[in-house]
Amino acid sequence: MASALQAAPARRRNRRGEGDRLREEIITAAGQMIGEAGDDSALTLRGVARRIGIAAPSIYRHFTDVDELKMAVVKRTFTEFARARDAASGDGDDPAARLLARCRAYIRFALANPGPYRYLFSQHAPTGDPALPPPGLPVFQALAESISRCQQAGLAGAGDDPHWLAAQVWAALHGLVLLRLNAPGFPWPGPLEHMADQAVARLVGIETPADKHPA
Amino acid sequence: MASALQAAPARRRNRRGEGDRLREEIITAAGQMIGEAGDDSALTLRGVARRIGIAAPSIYRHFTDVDELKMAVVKRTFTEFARARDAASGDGDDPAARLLARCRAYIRFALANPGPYRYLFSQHAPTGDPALPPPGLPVFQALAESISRCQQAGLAGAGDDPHWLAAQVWAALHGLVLLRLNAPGFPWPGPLEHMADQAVARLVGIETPADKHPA
DNA sequence: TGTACATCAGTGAACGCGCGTTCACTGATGTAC
DNA sequence: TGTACATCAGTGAACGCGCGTTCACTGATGTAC
Repeated sequence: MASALQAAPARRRNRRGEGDRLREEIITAAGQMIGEAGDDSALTLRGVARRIGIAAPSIYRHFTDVDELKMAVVKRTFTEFARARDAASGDGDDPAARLLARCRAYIRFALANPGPYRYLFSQHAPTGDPALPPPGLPVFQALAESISRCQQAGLAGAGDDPHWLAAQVWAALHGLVLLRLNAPGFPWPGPLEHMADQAVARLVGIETPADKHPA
Repeated sequence: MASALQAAPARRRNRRGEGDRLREEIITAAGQMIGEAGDDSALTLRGVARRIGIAAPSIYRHFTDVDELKMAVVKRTFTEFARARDAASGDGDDPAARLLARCRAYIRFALANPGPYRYLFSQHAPTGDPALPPPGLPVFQALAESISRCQQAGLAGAGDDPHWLAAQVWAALHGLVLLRLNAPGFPWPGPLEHMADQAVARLVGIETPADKHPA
């Protein structure tokens, strides 16, 4: 609170034609605030302005209102999230290993960015046009494809619809991560990564060493 | 919004010694508001007062501040939630059927009370004393016992710690429910109840007819 | 090369709003005598 | 049975606050001539 008051004082106005730099700064600051609070309840235009050392009305040059700013944050976070998952998917030959790597990357991103993650899939994240594809679709599609490749390689039960399984896996990961984030003091019986590995393996029907946990 | 303005006008003050009635009314109204909004962002003392037709300062006779009111709402909702689950657990002989019934009751409550449910396990639900047992403990314990009975009856794999499995099942149910609530427009590949049945069966290692889904 | 000017980036003051909370109070109701 | 009084349940007006947003503005910077 007090720290928010001593905002960056030394600001030099951007040159002509470079006004979009401030736009990026605003999105970054808003993302940080959502990240620190865990949701958008603490995100205010005045707070964002304070943090980056500008006057509050300056934001209106770049966003028509506070919701447009929130949407920009969500869009950027989804992009970063997708990049993190794709990077971790790797390029090995074993489809099952790649699926597990994807799932671990999902969890790692969520734990490393709890505020943004929570916000992405909350009821508050502005979706823009409701006719557009929902924001979780990339997560879902990539999972389904990864699962499908496991089935084709004979590493997973072939009797199930990959989309059905993708929804199961997504829900399990989401639930595991959210419960951990929201109830860190709970006596969880094991490490999150380990439980996630097991959940994915059992839901999809992969047999892995990770399916056994230390008694 | 407009409807909140025409709050109940005909109120007769409670008799001496019956002041606690207003307390219950306040909790009920606050619960409704959390339920309608899906979280506590719309819960204000003035809004509660408006809704039940009293003056805002009257609330201070019953709660020291807004957080104490939120805690009262959470406490009551948890009580109702536990009652709904226990009632649905039934008294059949088949431990696997009872486990599934419990899980279905969990999901039914969440879908029927999306606002309160979301709030119960959100990061915002006030926990009171952090040294107290966390609020999700009853859910967890009851699940673990139900799973343990399945194992004893030979209906589930006996190699796993029941608490470990309880955490898996809880997370899966939580994830399934939350994704549905927060992304109702998503093209889910199947009905929620069906997916939940399958997830529980696979995670715990029960074989049921529900584990097959219509291709 | 100089200079007038349009444009761009950002500001400071002010608005009305709903909020949590405080304060001194009102008036009905039960009870002691 | 009556009555004074303490208590209880609830009120109305006011406070200071931070918010989103508006408005008219300032002053630097690039550009046309």
